[in-house]
Amino acid sequence: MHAATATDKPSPEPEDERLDQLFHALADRTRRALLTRLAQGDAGVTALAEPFAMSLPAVSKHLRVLEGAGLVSRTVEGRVHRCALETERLWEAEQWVEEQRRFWQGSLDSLAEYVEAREDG
Amino acid sequence: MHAATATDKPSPEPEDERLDQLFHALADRTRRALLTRLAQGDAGVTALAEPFAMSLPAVSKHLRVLEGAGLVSRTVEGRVHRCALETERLWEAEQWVEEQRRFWQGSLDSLAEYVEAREDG
DNA sequence: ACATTAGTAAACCATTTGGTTTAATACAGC
DNA sequence: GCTGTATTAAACCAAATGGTTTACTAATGT
Repeated sequence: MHAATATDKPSPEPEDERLDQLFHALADRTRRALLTRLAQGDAGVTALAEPFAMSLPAVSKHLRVLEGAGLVSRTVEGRVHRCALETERLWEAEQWVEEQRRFWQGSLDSLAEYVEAREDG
Repeated sequence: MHAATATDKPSPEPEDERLDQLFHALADRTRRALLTRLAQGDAGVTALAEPFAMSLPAVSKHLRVLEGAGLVSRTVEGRVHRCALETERLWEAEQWVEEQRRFWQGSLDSLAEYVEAREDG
């Protein structure tokens, strides 16, 4: 029974991986705050860490998570690592959510149509 | 010591808390798949668990996470827990991302204006 | 009444997370 | 070449995560 279908899960689905990373990166207030801060302009790690009540290495780690998710890029200029917001990926998150919403809405519409049709006939 | 003032925890910022939960809930492919499945219609826990290669309690836990994030609601009908998608919260995620994007874009525009102004004067 | 079905609760486990502190590395300024 | 500054690396830790299994509760069907 249940002959190995495509959903048996042979492929790690790189899109899933990316979304996992993306949403995980966004699921921390410190990281979100870092993004908000970066939206006001590029900055080095120390400058970014300044407003937070936590050690520099901690912020450094958060930045690496954001980098891993593709939300932040880094350019080493001398001894300062200039971090910059990378919006492409933020778009991806938005797209996923919007897609879901549309899908959901679509289902509702279909249901409405279905109900309407039944009520008609 | 350290008299426990109300401001000891500056402000738990309930919005941050909600966003933490929300994005965390979305940061797992199983949970995202559950949402996608629910977008096609309400379902009980067992039905929802069926396509996944994991135990029922595991899926049950995932559903509780989604519920905690406000993305899924549950109505107990006899012995089946009918789960339903809750879109309000999905909206919240989308709003946050969009706001960020706008902010970022706004900063870019401001920078452009600033540069322009300086070049003018 | 009894077995079945739907689902949770509880105990457990490995891994990841988010933080720490204490080095280590690399560049800049004197 | 030294000193200080910017940042990562490494080792460590407590708590959370994602999963398991093995009960347990509660509704359904016969």
